[in-house]
Amino acid sequence: MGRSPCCCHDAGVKKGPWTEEEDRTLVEHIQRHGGHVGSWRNLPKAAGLNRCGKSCRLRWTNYLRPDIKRGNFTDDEERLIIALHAELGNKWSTIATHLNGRTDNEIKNYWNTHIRKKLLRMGVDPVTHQRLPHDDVLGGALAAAPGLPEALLSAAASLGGLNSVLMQAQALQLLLQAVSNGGAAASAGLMASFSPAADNAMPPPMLNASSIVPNFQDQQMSLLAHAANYRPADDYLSNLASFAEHDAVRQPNASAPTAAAALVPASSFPQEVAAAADRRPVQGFSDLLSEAMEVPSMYSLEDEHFWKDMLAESNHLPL
DNA sequence: AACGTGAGCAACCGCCTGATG
DNA sequence: CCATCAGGCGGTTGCTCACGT
Repeated sequence: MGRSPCCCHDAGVKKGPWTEEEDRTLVEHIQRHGGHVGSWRNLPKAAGLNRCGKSCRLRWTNYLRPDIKRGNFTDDEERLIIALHAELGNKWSTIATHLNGRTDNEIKNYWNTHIRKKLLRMGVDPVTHQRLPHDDVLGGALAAAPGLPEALLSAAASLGGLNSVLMQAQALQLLLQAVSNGGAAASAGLMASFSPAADNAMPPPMLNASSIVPNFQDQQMSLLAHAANYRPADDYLSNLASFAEHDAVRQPNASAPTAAAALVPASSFPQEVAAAADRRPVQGFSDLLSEAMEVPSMYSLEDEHFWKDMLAESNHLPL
């Protein structure tokens, strides 16, 4: 015969948020016993609490323990969590042993609400810590971009044939431009959401592309000027998949820091580009993308500096 | 002012492992 | 050795609050 059943399944045991009085009762009880709990199962009865022992243990270890460190995580702590997670995975309790005063629950929550999203925005799989598959990079970036039309997300997904993150990002940028009222001139509304200043409605640019590739901004402007030749047909979105299939260009070695890095705020569109979009005739999607193919491969996860740079850069990102 | 939405986080759920009888 | 359970752990839920419309 084993032990008697746990109290957690007893009827009438209180659940939900702890009151101040319950907290005080638990703390005083543990302090009376010199900080030693003994059996969590017997604790509620001994302390006069109508709680499950498990619930008491959780409340103590995650909230009431005197050595718990409250407040925001520091940059050093964040870096340490990322590094430890890369090595240990979701071993939150093990990770917590490396951060003084932080609980596994707190670290887990911080990971899920902050770090995970930040890595996704950077095109890094938070599970494997590897670069996301190309299709997923946009997905990851866009997952953190609520409010985009479903059709646009589908359109982005259909660009999977473009085998470069940068190309996809460029293409998406142009799609946004094109979808929005049929020309770059009127694209400010959608594209503005890519601006870091737009109330965080969209993910901000991640790595500073301009610092990685000389004249990156010039290349962007050149591309946008080229894009100005394009005006979407009415059935643009519905035909997009076949467009992408027809125009798929493989660049197996092409890579980029992130999708978001290639995005340029609408506010930086030259007015002449916008005006040109309203004048020039429609051209094929392949023409639209041809110049994107010429943007050089810039950055690689295989590059030994990737993580160093990424972590350094992450410190400057808003959450 | 009222309502909707999303982020953050405390707490619960359920599984796993080692301990116990 | 086996059955059973307590404690520990990771995943998930749901509440609260802040913010936008």
